[in-house]
Amino acid sequence: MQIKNKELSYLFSQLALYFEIQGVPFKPQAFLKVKETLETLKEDVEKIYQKEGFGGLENIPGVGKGIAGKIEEYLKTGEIQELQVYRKKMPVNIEELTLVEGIGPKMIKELWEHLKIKNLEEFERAAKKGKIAKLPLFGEKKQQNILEAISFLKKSQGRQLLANIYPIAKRYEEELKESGLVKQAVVVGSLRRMKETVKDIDILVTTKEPKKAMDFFVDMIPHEKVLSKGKTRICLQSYEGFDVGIRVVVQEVFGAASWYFTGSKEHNVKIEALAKKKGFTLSERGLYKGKTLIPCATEEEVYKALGMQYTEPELREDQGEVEAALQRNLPTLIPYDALKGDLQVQTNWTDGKHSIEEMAKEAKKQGLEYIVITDHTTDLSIARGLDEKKLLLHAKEIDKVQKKVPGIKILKGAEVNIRKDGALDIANEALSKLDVVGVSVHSYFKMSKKDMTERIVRAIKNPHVDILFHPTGRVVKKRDAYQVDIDKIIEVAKKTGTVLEVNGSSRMDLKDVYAAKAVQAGVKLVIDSDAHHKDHFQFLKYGIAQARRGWVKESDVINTLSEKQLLTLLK
DNA sequence: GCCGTTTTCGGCCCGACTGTTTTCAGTCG
Repeated sequence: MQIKNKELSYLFSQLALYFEIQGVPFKPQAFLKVKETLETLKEDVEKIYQKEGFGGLENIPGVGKGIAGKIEEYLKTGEIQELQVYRKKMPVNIEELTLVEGIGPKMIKELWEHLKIKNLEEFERAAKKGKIAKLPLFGEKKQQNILEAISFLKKSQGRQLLANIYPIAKRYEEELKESGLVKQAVVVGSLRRMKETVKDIDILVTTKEPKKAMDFFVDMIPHEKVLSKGKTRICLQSYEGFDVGIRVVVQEVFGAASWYFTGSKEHNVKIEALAKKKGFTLSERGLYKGKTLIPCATEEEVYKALGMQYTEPELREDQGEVEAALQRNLPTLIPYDALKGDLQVQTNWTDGKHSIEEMAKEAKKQGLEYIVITDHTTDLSIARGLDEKKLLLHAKEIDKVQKKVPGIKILKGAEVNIRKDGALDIANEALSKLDVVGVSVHSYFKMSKKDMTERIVRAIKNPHVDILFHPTGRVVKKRDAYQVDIDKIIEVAKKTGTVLEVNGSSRMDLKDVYAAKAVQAGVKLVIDSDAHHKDHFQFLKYGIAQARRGWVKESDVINTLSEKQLLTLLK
């Protein structure tokens, strides 16, 4: 892991914020750009500096003399003096405060100067006392919105997005297996259930050499400190700020233990009661009949012993899965390799990072058979959205790229903006020329439930519209869904043959329970990545996970079909 | 602060929404 890259990108994001607070133009963007570059940079900056010196640093895109100097300073001294000065002058947890929707640098400055507010807790306390409303830039309504935003934020505080932590956890799991020191290793907990946010990484292993395996584990994980240490369990606080633990059990109870630590608590309570009824006791210590241990090396054996179907981790939420498993009535969930295409992909024609060609090549490399390029449309001016004329050019470019990149079908689409009144920002004639039309809401989030529902209904009734993208507008850990009557949307989607999206990026929209509702009503889904970058195709996995948590089967999802079948199915 | 080039400095994604003002600043996408 490139710790220096990560730390530097954090320091530059802080510098950006301090400059923004002072109202310095353009410098913040420069720092933010470097922050992003460092986050995705494959090489270690320290190695670049050792090998190529100062000039090597300057060759990194977005790095000039100024920033190269700061990187050098950090590598030599472990800090950036300029940032230290700012931190001393204004010791405020800016990142935390900017997470509050509607709060930016200027307001954070006011909070510090008038009330010496340093963090979220002090902010909330002041807002509750009504002190915020009296400040310049603020008012009664703002204060109310702030309280709501903080309460939303607290709900997911301390939890990480699955996409941020899953690859790390899987790597640890792999490295443990490859070490030769453990027989089995599996990540358990909400991570295994693929919940959209997770708190920590918990790995369960069997081994003949517990001490060696645990020492290896401690060496492997870059950590701040050891939180607890016993003979069969160690918990570390990782460098990234979450807990990582390992737990050693014997082979005979591995099935029961991995079941137990995978949870959810609600699922476990129900299963334990069921086991008791059948004369067993089941816990992390194993499955027992009386005092006799019934060896279960796998979870399959545990479920089997209880006379029920094996239940996939994604289903273990006590949402009816126990009853269904007893009746051998569980659905066959959509497999993780079932998707043949990605139906939402942005490029540098609008707010994506890469060209159509680069995205197509990467999708092909990922094994996809087709992608739909869905750049934004005109109303989304921040993304330089396409109008009818540019859409034509866009289509021509796709034809051109198609010739250069054989072996993957590149379809023409758009993410069309739904206006306040439900009208679309692209004329029907232009829409009729596209292979796939998706629509979505990007403005006026705070409408009444009735108005928002009518708005979306009008949009999906348009005969050219195939997909409703991110139907509820939520962004995990960032923003709650807007007010909308999801049952009504599902009903109209069913009537009009509109497909609903399960978005695999941090939107995770539809969420699991709504995906379940849609499928029950006979509405088809699409699972896509909403890729804005080559690396984002991996988000498909998290979209599938969300769908699996919603009991979704392969036949419910249209991009499990071939391109030809897909196109005949769409409007 | 970086980039690109016109090698010395101008341009950098920018319009809409919200809540505050009472004509606009701050934030967001």
